Amino acid sequence: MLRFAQALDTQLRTAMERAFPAAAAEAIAAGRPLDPKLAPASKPEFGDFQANGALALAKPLKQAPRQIAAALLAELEADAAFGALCLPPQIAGPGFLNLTLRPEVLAAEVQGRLGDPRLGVPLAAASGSGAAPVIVDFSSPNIAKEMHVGHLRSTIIGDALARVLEFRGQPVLRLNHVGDWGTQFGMLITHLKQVAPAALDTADAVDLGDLVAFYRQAKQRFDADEDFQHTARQEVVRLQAGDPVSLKAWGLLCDQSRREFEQLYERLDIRLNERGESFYNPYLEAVVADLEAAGLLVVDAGAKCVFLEGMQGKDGNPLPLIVQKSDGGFNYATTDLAAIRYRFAAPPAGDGARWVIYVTDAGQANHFAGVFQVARRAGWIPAGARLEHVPFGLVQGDDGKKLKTRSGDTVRLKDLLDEAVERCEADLRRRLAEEERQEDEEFVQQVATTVGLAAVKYADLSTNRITNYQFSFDRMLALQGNTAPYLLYAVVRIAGIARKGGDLGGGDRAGGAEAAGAEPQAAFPEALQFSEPQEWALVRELLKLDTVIAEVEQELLPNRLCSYLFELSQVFNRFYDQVPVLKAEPAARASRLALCRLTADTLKLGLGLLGIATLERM
RNA sequence: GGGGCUGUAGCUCAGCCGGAUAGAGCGACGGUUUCCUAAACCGUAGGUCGUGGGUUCGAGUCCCGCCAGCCCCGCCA
Repeated sequence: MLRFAQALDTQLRTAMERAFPAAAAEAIAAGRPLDPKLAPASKPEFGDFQANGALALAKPLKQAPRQIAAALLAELEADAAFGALCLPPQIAGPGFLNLTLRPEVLAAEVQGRLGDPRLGVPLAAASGSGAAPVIVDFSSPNIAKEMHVGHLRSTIIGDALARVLEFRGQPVLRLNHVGDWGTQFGMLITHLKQVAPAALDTADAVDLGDLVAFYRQAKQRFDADEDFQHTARQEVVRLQAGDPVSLKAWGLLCDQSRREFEQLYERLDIRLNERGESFYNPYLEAVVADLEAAGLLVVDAGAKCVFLEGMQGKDGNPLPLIVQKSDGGFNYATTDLAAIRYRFAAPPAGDGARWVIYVTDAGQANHFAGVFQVARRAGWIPAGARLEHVPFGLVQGDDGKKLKTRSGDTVRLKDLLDEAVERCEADLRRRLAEEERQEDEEFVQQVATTVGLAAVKYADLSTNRITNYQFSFDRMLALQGNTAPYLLYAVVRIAGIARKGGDLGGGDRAGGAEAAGAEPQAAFPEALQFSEPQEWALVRELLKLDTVIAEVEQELLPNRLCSYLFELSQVFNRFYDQVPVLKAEPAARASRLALCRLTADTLKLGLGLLGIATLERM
């Protein structure tokens, strides 16, 4: 639909210039050319697009909006290119111009997508391996802690955004900025020296669960005991200065956590390059030196700070960003600054990125605003580069508060995934028993795992990321409504048609786009023919894919893709319910099979971009 | 005190560049199965878009005030 929208926009602009040359010239001179305000039709009965520009022109032109719309309409009807694309437009309401694409144009577009592994989605302008990379910084758990539900959103949203950008052909660098440096390590190492020294020089001397417990104890001591606090801070300074004993202990702790993280990433099918805070340690001094040279640094109460413009702390004092603590240690702001500096720096001294995206919780909005401001003032952000924080809200329990276990602990990510899969398995077994279906154990496990993980991911991705979202197994695993099982079921229904003899053209393309070398065309007629309203509704929904992907990329909102896939599934289920495919007359059957094929491909592609796998049967 | 986010149906949430009568899903109520997986489909009821102003031909959407909730604000990340 993007192509059509662009063509129509151009045609409408031309029509406006022809109909109202004086006003158009004046508008161009003023730097604000007349805008036809082309938008998708707000309701299906209005056609495919609507142009709202006539209403805005009424006042300057001192004419009735419908009269203006009529003048535009006359110009459009004189335009052969427009006539080839659209049926005669309608003037409606106060002065809307409703545009409907010609059926044969829509059918040809569907035809084209059947042979297109990208399903009509173009590559981005800045695509290809030569282009400067886009960095997506996401997940970022802390070493010596387990991943919990708080990491879920960053991990899943970041992965989905990375997948969309990659599909558009952008070179993406997925970075896991793990918390492997800083005060927490001072605390932990200091505590371990006293209670479990073996953990500091022998691999796997204690298991991760114990480590987490030690971490908790260390944190308690740090908060309560001033002497401990002091010792821990000294330990951090030693580590950051490269003390070999500290470094070895640190390395062992990291390895242990890393193995745990990797299991979860594998389970969630997430690819990520670890580049933790420690990576930037060698650049911290240079950050401070740069800031000093730029004249931004101020020493306040012994700490080196940059005072932020337009932000103030309590009591109305200017708000500082501390880059070097009074004890000489660096903190997370320094590390984040070093990361930005490195990421935008030209290779080989840096990543040479043109766009850096941080997927972290909304609570860090102030922090990033401050860090970004300092980075800009330091001159580290090249002209035209994008640097943005992609915030998301909290995961809450049914009570509207931060999600906790019954005993009040944070929910471990592993436990959460296990429970989702277990619930799916129980539900599936109950269903099999009810329907007296016989399936082997492998089938049950495969379906339960796929549906369970899909449900968790989809529930998270399907709400607008900025709002807090209420976590509920019951809702996400519900088989009806805007849930993963509903979408997966639509794919399964199409697979069922194929099993029962419907030729969907070539092998299964599901795995995605790569496998599409196989020539699918054979099964489908030269010109697709549709007659039923359910068919046209499906055609129109299918053709929206490119528009939706462009929107997700622009707004960085995966929920837009979820809404689309849900609507597509609804439209398909209506079609499936009301229009026979296999039992249709040969001509209609072939065209309907083509719709089924494109629907399956679209759903699989879209779900794939969300990091969700599909099934043939469930 | 300063800043950020949120407030839309009983519940959970969408709502794009300001456009026509504010949309889904769940739940409630009522229907549909000799037919491609009913994990589906169809229908009914349900709204002062927190609130008061403003801008506009037109405001859930933009601006200002207020109310409520959550989050952040000097050496944790």
